[in-house]
Amino acid sequence: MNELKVNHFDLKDTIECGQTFCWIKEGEGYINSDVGQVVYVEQDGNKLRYDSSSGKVDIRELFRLADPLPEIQKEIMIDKMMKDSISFAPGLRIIKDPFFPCLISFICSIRNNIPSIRRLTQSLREKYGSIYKFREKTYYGMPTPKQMSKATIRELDSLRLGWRKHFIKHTTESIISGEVTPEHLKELEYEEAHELLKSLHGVGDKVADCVCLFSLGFLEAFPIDVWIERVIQKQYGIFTATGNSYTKKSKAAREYFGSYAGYAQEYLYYFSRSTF
DNA sequence: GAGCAGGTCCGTA
DNA sequence: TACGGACCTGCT
Repeated sequence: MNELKVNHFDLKDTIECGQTFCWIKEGEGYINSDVGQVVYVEQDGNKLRYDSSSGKVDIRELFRLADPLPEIQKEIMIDKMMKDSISFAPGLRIIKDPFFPCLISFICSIRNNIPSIRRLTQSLREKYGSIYKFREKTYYGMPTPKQMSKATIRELDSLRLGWRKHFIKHTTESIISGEVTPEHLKELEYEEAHELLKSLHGVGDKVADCVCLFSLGFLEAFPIDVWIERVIQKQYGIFTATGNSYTKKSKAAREYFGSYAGYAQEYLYYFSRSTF
């Protein structure tokens, strides 16, 4: 296995804080089969050991190891709640997941619980994705848009996607048509990328923000789900003082925490879900 | 069996 | 621009 020395990084917190459905626990480490091959990573202190099924893998990119974490934390640590949240998981970094798998998995997450989301994404992998052999075992990757486009509504229904089947079908068609591409999105400003993502059927404010943050690298994105909503209602009345719409609250969060609001969101999210 | 879970869409005002 | 109801499915 390859080795990589790391600082200010905790693999477990980064993967298990709830920001990714691409990494799955296996043995001492985690597997990701959604990056065009299979990648395995485990952590031993300040060392990451990793391996992959075929090509080279850029571990530094996947876990955003170049992000200046101490500086980021210093910048967002502007109140006690945030200080406690960072202390809870100081090695948590924002993930960088591949675009389409990230998009599809967060559509699966709409009004759904984590075990169900994992089940749905795994069903999609096994039914439509690429097959890989790695260490004598078989793995399935999340389908590409082209692979996903072969799915019929009837088939998706049999996977128990419920009404999300229409979202996945329509969104896949839009991606295939080239209306929305990750390359283009990355060239845009955050607000523009967020708006463009919302043009996809089934992608609203929250899912668009998750894709912006966890795949496209817009670190100012501040996804607001029910958990974060509870936190900002209870701890940060300031966010709702100017209005109750998603847009206003998320904008208030960016103004309050700054350009690393996404990191603030994830620390708050993980801390509040694990504690309360 | 009613209620809810990591939202979004659509109709209405 | 904002609000409220409906919505698959699985679990409690």
